[in-house]
Amino acid sequence: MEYEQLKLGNQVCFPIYAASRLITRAYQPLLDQLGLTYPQYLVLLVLWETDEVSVNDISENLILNTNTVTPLLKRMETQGLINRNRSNSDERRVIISLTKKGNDLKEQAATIPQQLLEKLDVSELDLHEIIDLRDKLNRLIDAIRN
Amino acid sequence: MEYEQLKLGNQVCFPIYAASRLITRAYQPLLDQLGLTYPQYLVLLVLWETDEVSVNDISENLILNTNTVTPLLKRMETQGLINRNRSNSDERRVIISLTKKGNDLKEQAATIPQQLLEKLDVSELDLHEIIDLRDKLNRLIDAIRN
DNA sequence: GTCGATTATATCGCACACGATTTAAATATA
DNA sequence: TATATTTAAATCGTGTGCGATATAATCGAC
Repeated sequence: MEYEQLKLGNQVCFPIYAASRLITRAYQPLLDQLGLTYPQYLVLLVLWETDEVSVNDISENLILNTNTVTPLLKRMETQGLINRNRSNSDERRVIISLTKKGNDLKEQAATIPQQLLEKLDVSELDLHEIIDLRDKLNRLIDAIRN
Repeated sequence: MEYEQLKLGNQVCFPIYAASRLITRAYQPLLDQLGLTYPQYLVLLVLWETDEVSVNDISENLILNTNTVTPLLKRMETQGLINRNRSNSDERRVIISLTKKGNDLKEQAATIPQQLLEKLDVSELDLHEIIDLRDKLNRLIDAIRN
């Protein structure tokens, strides 16, 4: 029996899964120069926008579980990128803040998005399609999260 | 200094990464009923289309490295879903074939795509947007792979 | 025909990613 | 105010995912 809905080429999930890994691979050589992995880079993006947030804030922003974020943050602490401190007002919370090293990386990271687009050879014309793609995905994400 | 290009909301990569994980999470309860993980399900999709392919064929179809696929296939062999046999014509190649159990799962899996759409509450109208999304992503994937 | 290059797969080490569970602190409610 | 509930992080176990490297078979150039 042949099922059209089971063909790899008809899946929506698979292109998202594959694109995600391909883009992460494309980022890696650029991030290597800063000594970062892609999830670590995402954590820094959050902190560069708002310093001193809780573990929970980070896991919600990145849509990751705390059992993924906790060890990720511990590795970043070991690397001297962030500090982890218990909140005084609520002893359950751990507040993440940037070290000087973590903050200084921002300048170097600023060129990464442009470098990535060049690497992927995205022209001005394609950029509209990319942005449309981003917005469609964000609507999909909102829909899934309810 | 504030950099617009470093804001999480302006990233293209992040929605793809987040959507990928959210969709995998949505699949998991459905796949649990078949005792499969999402990558294992993808391997079966390939084999249900074409039985008896090499490790390399699978890794190219799924855009995964062989060092990811080899242990994945070993676990599937342990579960009795597939067989792994050296090719006679080329002793370097390992040919993957479905067992009866692996083949029989196809019937049960046939309802999964529809169940997922219902779970994500995708209406007929949204379906066009989803398909457009799929096609855009596939063009992006082709562009990245050159 | 032989030896260096290429190809197919496997091994190793490390970093996610997540479901299930645990621990401790804060909050709600009787 | 004592206790049940909720909330915030952490811990545990398993399964990817990938860069670097190894191994063995095949191919290619001479």
